[in-house]
Amino acid sequence: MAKDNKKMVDAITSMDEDFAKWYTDIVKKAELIEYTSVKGCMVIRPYGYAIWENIQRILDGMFKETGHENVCMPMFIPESLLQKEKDHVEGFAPEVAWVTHGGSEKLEDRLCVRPTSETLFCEHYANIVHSYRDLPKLYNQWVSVVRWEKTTRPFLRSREFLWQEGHTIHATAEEAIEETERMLNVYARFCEESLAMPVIKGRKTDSDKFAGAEATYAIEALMHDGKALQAGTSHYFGDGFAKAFEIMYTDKENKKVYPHQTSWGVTTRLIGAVIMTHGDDNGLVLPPAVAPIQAVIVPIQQFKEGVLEKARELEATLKAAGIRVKVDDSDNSPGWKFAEYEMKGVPVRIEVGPKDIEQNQCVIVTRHNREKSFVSLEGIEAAVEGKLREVHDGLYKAALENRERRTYACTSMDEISDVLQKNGDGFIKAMWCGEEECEDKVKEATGVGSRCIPFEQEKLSEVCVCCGKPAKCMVYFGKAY
RNA sequence: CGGGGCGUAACUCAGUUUGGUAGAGUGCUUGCUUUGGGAGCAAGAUGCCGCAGGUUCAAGUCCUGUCGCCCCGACCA
Repeated sequence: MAKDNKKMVDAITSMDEDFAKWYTDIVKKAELIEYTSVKGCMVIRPYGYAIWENIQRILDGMFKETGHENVCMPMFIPESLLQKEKDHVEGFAPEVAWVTHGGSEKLEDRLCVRPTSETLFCEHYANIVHSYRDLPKLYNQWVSVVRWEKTTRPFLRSREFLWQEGHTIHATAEEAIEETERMLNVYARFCEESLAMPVIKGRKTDSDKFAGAEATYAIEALMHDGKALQAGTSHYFGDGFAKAFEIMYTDKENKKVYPHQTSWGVTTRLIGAVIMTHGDDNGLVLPPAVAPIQAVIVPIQQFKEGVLEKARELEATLKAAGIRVKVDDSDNSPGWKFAEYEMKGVPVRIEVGPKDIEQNQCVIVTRHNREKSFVSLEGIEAAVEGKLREVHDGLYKAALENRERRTYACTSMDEISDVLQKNGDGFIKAMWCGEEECEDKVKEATGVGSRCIPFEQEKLSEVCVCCGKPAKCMVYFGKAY
């Protein structure tokens, strides 16, 4: 056993030794991605894409439940259109890719490959919104976008990435603000219920706002190594974009007024979040709700009569109960299969061998804690469902514990530095006066930047951690991915 | 974009200092034996040495450029 354990550790770099290398080992060895010859553009392989499809399916259902419709905008934005909102173009221009030629013809107005689609939605809304009766429009699209990033990492920062972007337009500011909050809550609920990942909901500081937004809200998660990851954002635009793009409607009093807008998105980065929240030294650990395979059946001595048949029978039973299940009947050894599916993060493994069949039972092993139990084949569906819940709950609990353990309340700059020095990275809770200067100073002196102003406020002290002037709010600081 | 490391078989890498027939382990294929934690033996297949130029009788090895990957910063979802 000890020897075999060592072998598996050899296959992946230990996360304590080198977290970054551990991460890239996982994405390659669990067959989530493959690099291509274009920097920052990766092949999302079937196993990785299946995770995304599950994320899409669940989220899309939540969007539809909250009244949203899917649309699809073009991939290209003419430069003149991108220019219309000043802050927006300033924020995105440095990282857009340009199409300058069509065939051999040079384009008069070059085209930007969308880095985000606010401008396209605005152009469209200007065309279709005329009356208060046309509002609201609750649109979403599932597409890929391109941002010419300088340094890239699979899922966490790639030049092309998959996402969904919701773009809504409302008659009143109140309605739009409500929408912004609603979708942030949808994201938080999804992360907790489907990804088993606790998140902090809050507002971004002004320096961290989306280009062109009046307010940006985000959910922040803490990864296993103590670094923060923004897992989703929701923006309130006010009527700024409407003014820039001349979107107006006639209200009930027959007055021409500007509507109010929002946008919100999550990306394939969520897959990176799942890897870094739940993974361990044996590989990926997937939350059952999004795992492409929820239970893998490994037949033992499968050449013996009745073993494969029993495995298939079990597969059919579980499939009928709606569980995503696979029998591995390849001629690899059982030990190989155990290690393989642990690497791939399959939440539940079921072993069936001659000894089990004699006793009408099987062995179930849960991935997150590798606990083994003997379970009767009678009513196996309920048992497996129970184990999947157990994995989900276990993952959520461990992730929450990790976050709590790595969250520190600090009341002075020195304390922040000391805590980070002593315990490594994590969330720092500290009071803030609201001045950008102090935000910058904290980052410069301690290395942690502001992550968000959480909705759940605490009063750690009366004064700003940096300048000592009266504090306005508590901020989460942290190193970010 | 700055600093550092690296591109040789599917993977991990040796060979580059000192130019001279392309290597190892793992994996892959076939057969037999195995099967409750990455099995054993035997036989076999696999290379634009990242790409483009240059130097040379001769380049994986030297020179120039370029593309990509990893790490640390700055920026971002």
